[in-house]
Amino acid sequence: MIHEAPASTPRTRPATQRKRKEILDAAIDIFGNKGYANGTLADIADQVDITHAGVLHHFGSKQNLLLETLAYRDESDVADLDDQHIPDGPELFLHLVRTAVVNSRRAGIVQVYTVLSAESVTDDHPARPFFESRYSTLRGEVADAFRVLCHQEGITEPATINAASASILAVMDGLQLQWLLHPQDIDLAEASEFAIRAIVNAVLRPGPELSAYSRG
Amino acid sequence: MIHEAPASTPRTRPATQRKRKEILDAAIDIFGNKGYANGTLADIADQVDITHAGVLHHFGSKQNLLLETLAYRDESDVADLDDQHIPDGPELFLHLVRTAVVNSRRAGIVQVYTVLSAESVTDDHPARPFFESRYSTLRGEVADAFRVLCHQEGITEPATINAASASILAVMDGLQLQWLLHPQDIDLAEASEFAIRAIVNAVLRPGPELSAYSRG
DNA sequence: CTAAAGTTACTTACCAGCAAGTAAGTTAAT
DNA sequence: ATTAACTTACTTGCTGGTAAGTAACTTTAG
Repeated sequence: MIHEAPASTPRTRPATQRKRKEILDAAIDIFGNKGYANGTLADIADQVDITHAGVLHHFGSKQNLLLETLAYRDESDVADLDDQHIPDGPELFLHLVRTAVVNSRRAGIVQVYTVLSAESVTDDHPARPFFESRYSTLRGEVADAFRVLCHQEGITEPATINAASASILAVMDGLQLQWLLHPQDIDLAEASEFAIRAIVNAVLRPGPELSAYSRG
Repeated sequence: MIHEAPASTPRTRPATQRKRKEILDAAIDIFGNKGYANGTLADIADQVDITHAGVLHHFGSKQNLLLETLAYRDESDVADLDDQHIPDGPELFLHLVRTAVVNSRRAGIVQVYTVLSAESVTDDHPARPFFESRYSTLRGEVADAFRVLCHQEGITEPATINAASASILAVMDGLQLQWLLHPQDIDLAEASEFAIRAIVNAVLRPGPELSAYSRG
């Protein structure tokens, strides 16, 4: 077995890397605004003043471009983070609220995820594995945060942790969709904070069942 | 002005109405499984054993078929309901939970809404007005239910009602997406009930802020 | 009641446009 | 001199929509 030469391939031409990023940014824009199925390589190519064949030269296929686009977005998100990893414990919940605040200033990014994650459930969609693993990972991280929090508050871990973890990601996604449809009516940051707080508190102190409100 | 003869147009041929419904059912299936942009008239036509031109004969255009498909789904939902209208007051929250239970048995329907609602935020999507008005209406109904509930519980309406209304719809949508991606891992009914309960209780009794958990 | 006339529900055939991908050539940097 | 970064030109396959025809059914006239 041979060591893979790490920097051997002179693919690292500075202008090339720059162009690739340009294309990836354009892809985020187009896939966000038109979807993967409906956005075209020519749309993307136009934005960076090359032809669609030029895009294919860099990324090989449309499908591969999509995958690299998703990976690219993720790594720039991580890069934004101070210390390379998402906070754990109760800090995570505050981090999620901050994320919502940040997101309300970048509709483009929000739209790619909203459109592509939903599109990914369609037949044989190339982005499906990406979103499957993304949600699995995120749910795991949120669940861990809940466990830490319960321990900290001296509460035995309730059975609701899994439902709550999924629910937190769910509200965030669902609010984003409504916000994209009605930017005026929905305050993404405020609503996200309210909902996350509601769910976190419900894990720690369940409160009455819904049926309690229906009979006097 | 002449009275429009109500039964004059013999468009109401029984077999025709049946065929139209067949096509609409097929459209739900195809748009759900492939999206609007990616699903084709030929796909739909195949399922009802006619040609794509036959589908166009009935619906005029692909776009119009989409719109009629969405309307068709809505009216069959209303028809399912005993008394033609969605319950108001606190009963609404229980109704939403029941909806989640029912939905967990019909992935097809869930998938159309999930895929199309997200796709609708893309440029000039024909279904956008449909989903805009749908969410506006639903948020209004949920907000009304909250007002009735607050009055019933003797609480002055808190400022969180709007955020809560959007959040309830949001969790339901978001959970559906995760459930479509991981049917094994997500219990749609259970998680929906948990989240709705959490949000309803948070409106009535806010509980501590998130930051309270981060400093001992 | 029947036959003609008209309408509906399609089919077949076609088109124009687009989209992804390929192949071969051209320019420019290393 | 190579190799990368493209462009131009083309192919292939699909897609929505149209046009024209046909068979079956419905309505109307006599």
